[in-house]
Amino acid sequence: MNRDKFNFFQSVYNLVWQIPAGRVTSYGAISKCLGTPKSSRMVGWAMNVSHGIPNFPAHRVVNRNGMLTGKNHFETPITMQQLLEKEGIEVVDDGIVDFSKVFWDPFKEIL
DNA sequence: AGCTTGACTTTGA
DNA sequence: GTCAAAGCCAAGC
Repeated sequence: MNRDKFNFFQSVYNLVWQIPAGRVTSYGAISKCLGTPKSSRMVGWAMNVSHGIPNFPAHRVVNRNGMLTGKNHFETPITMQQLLEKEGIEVVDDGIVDFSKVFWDPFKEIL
């Protein structure tokens, strides 16, 4: 069993699951929380695989700019925005309004 | 087996 | 402040 090292993806999922509704986080924050700030891209890969997970709040994960970069990977390029707006997050021009306010810091929860 | 791409971030100019 | 390039790990071909 390759349980020697925790699966990166598994860690990402575990973290994303802890994101409360109405809040968002960035790929870098997640990877940094996992101890690999340079593997921010892998977080994106994890999201891609997360498509097999039902009710996965992938829309709560955006880039460090607060821009919905992964919206194109959703069922429709507007699904992500609609989901965010549904949770009370305002999105304009594929960007989250008051990103700093809705930003959810994983360290704050895990610590 | 090896090379390319990818939902990012950081640093340099 | 904006633009360009490098780094990173993993999956796909």
